[in-house]
Amino acid sequence: MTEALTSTRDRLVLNAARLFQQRGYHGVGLAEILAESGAPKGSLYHHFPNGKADLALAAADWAGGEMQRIMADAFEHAASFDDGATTLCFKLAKLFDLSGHRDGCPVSSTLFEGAANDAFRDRAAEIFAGWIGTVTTHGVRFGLSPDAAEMMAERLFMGLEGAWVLARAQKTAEPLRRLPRLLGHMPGA
Amino acid sequence: MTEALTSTRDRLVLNAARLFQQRGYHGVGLAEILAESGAPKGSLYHHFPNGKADLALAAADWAGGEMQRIMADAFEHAASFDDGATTLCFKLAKLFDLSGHRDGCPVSSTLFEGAANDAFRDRAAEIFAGWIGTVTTHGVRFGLSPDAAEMMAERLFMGLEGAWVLARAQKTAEPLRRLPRLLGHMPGA
DNA sequence: TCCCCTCTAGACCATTTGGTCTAGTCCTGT
DNA sequence: ACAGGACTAGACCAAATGGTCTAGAGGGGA
Repeated sequence: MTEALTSTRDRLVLNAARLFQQRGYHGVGLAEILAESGAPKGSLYHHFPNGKADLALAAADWAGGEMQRIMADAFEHAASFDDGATTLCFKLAKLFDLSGHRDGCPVSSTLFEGAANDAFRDRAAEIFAGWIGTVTTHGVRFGLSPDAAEMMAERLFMGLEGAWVLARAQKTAEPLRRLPRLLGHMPGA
Repeated sequence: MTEALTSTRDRLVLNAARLFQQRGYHGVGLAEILAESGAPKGSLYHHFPNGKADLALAAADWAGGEMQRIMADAFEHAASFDDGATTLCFKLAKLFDLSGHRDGCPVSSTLFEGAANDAFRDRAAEIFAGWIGTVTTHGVRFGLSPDAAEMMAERLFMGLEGAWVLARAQKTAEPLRRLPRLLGHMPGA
């Protein structure tokens, strides 16, 4: 599919991230990732000596970074914390619509299946901490105390992950759109 | 493992529910479920003609019912909606501790991996609706308007699912214990 | 006793899984 | 020109996957 505009490594990471997000770590075989990336096995094991596990970590890192950028962007241009949170929810709802109402949280989809795989969960915790940290920073910027900002950030994170779960089950982004109101971030309407 | 105190069918459902909850639908092979249940393949395909998919639906149904009972129980003996919500979060935190900080939401772990499997997601939506409906009913019982009760129930659901995700990543039940305060269900402390 | 139906038992199968390995291409520095 | 590393290419492999099929155990009713 995706052709040589990007490096082989990047294509592998990108496609892996997308597929894992849709169907989970064990739900996608290397064969499919390789085919979509137009890469042979040799390339995979050259760039990722530990194979699928390495690739999943890289994919989660990449997707986690993208998400963090989306979060930062939503709050960057906001007039208040409530405004930023609302914008973020609506942005993610839009993305969920564009994905055909299929994709889950890229990190939990990718990293929550490896049996007793501590490395995966540790990495997930790191990525989540990055997200929550970003939102916390903006909370402080908007005048919240560090503690209050962290609480608000964590609450928003939990709400988003939960709304995402419900959205996948119901095949509609409405739960994500309802979230700002449920959390009191949308006084009006 | 689990021996003949229960019927073969029940043992299959129970073990499947447990294993899927830990490692997801694709993360567990039939061989393991069969071994843990002490049952041969023939029995599986006798009780579940469509094999793994049927078993997963039955497992999700069973686990969903258990969860609904836990929810009903938490609110049944509560003095207020806030009290019920707090009790529920603490109960689930306790269960998460007992699981060795491994298990995710039984329904999303089991039913969110089947490629474009609409049947799985529809079933998940039904089970989630049951949970939210149960909490909504209790909200009304505590004097909330039907609309307000449903909002509170949905908000609690999202919070729980999200807290569960964070709890898995951090390998601690603390996010679940923090949730009542984050949602304003715990005025004191 | 004999039949029938439910359920157990597990051998067997094609396919797919993640992973290894050898060969070869291509580009870069000297 | 040529040496050497980075990368591509895909044949190959053992193990595991979900699923099918035949055989038979066990028990209740006629």
